[in-house]
Amino acid sequence: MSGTPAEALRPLDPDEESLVRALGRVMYVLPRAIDADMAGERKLPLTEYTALMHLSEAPDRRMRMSDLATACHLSLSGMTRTIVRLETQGLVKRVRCEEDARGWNAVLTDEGFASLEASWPSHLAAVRRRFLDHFQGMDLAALARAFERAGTTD
Amino acid sequence: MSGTPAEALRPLDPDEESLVRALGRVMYVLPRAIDADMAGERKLPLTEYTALMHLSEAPDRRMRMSDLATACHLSLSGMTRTIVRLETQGLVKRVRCEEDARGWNAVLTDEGFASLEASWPSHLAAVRRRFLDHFQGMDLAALARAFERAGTTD
DNA sequence: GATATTTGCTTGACGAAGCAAACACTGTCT
DNA sequence: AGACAGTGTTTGCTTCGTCAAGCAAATATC
Repeated sequence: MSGTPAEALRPLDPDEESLVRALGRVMYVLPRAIDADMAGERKLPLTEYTALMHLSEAPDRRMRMSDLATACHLSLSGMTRTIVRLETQGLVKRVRCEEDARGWNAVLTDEGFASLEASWPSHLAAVRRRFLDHFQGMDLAALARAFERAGTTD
Repeated sequence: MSGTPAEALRPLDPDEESLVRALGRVMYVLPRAIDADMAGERKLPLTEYTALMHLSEAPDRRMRMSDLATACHLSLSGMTRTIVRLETQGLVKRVRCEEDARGWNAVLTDEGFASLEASWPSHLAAVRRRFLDHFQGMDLAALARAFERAGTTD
């Protein structure tokens, strides 16, 4: 922290305090729980599922490594490692980028698409039961906007 | 997943979808951001900060390893390693449990308490700016209850 | 056109966390 | 007392992620 303005240091009131204490559940237990629920024959870890999901939605089912890394909230090296794992399973392949030969595109293979299709039901169920179901009746759109900004300082 | 009832498979409506997509920011970027903000001369990583915090609030500033692990959302082995790290810095010490010699208590040292006091301003500021500030005007108590249940299936 | 810098990605070294097996005591049953 | 099931914690190993350094192609500068 460079400057810590006085305002930032106002102590937490009770509701803020409860929220901050509960935050650990979302940051640490939720991802593990979702991941654990995605069991099955050929289990896709959450990180890999997310990568495949983004690829499946991209035009031509391909994305530049750096864009994919951003979408997956991973560092570039973390993304490389994930794609390597997926590549050895045949779920993704890498092809040089036409416009810029420094770049690579990760491309979803048919097999990758099939894995994704096989995984989404358990992923959807996990996300509903372990996350969404607990927010029933709340303003999800507003919540989404807040989540979207979490981690930033705007 | 053992059973995936049809209800759980209802596809996400747009608001649910936005929320789920934004969830990655809370699960992955928020913790790193908070951690990064807690810079300083003798920086405490978020995990270690959390452990010290729980100890400081416990009667006699001590807790059993397993209770501390639960409070910190860590596995038992993860907790052991965290305490070892803190112990080598002199911030915590381990003493055998009186009532049950199988058990150990992690005890906060004065130095540990001092470290915690030195760290909390930047921790508080980080939590406010990167998290709480984005939830202004929302029902924080309700949110806290929802967060508290995240990862569970009740 | 040759050299310097930047950009995109990969690799090496390493830390943090998990699981499962080992270990250390407790308490019970005979 | 002695074996043994049960509990609390640690250890060995693996996996995943980061950072820092490196390589190769692209872009800028002379």
